[in-house]
Amino acid sequence: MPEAPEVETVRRTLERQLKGHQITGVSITHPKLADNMPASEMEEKLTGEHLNAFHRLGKYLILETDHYDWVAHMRMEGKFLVMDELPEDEKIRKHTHAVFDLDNGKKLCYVDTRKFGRMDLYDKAKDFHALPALKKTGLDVLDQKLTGEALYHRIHKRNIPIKTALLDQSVIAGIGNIYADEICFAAGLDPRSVCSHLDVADCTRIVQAAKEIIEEAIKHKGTTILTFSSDNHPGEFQNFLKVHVQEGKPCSICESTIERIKVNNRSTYLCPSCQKLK
DNA sequence: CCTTAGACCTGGAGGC
DNA sequence: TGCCTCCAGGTCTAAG
Repeated sequence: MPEAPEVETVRRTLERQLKGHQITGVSITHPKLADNMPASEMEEKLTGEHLNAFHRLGKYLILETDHYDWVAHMRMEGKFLVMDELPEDEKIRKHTHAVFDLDNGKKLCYVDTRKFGRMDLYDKAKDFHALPALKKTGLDVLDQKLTGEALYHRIHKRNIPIKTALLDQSVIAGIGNIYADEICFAAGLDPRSVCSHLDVADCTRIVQAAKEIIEEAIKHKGTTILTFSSDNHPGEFQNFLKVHVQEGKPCSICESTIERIKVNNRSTYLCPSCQKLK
């Protein structure tokens, strides 16, 4: 589910709800959730920690506590919910895999239907890119150091589709299947265009489109197609999608019918006339 | 270097 | 209702 705009929306929500609060108790009930240590060790280490700062790098959420960098990836379905009481709804309760008691009596619940999400706990690092879970993570899509030149440098020798490169978190961090389609459309490029055929101008258009689209999506609190929500509020950017999940609808620019294809086995939407294959 | 299939998981939607 | 297949905002691995 969450790409950069959704993770950023969650980050802002949690910062507002939790900043400065102390974790007074932890219960992790899905052992695999704790990725880099036994769940019991993560429970012990997080107990007593204060939630001091809330960061995001790509699709990773990084909660900075007194002694640790607590890294979470929600993958497809993970959600953080701040609740007064444990979830009453049986469906939510069933998929609640961790509960963090807070000093104000509230509970931070991690809910994840598909159990894909993971959490890592590390001693504090000066640079988040140095954390093992984030070692392979490239520049965040909103990082000022990400320029057209920088993207060109990273991909110009590669013979993979541009959409595949955009989904590669070591190339740019934070773009997923929804925004990759929207970025290719905005840049006027067929998502199957081969990276080595693109020039600096193409890369500059891609980076510019990426930053604009991601920032706009953040303003609309992310995109909800199936299940994304932050604090039980869905996003609204699905109302502004130009190609993703728009199969059969007319292109907003040329009225051609939006098509759905597969790129690297993932559903991909494009306007066959506005987006040129290079 | 690149592609593909399969794993990891669960549930919703649609066909019959 | 039920059963079956396909699909899903992600990422990792093995194999060719």
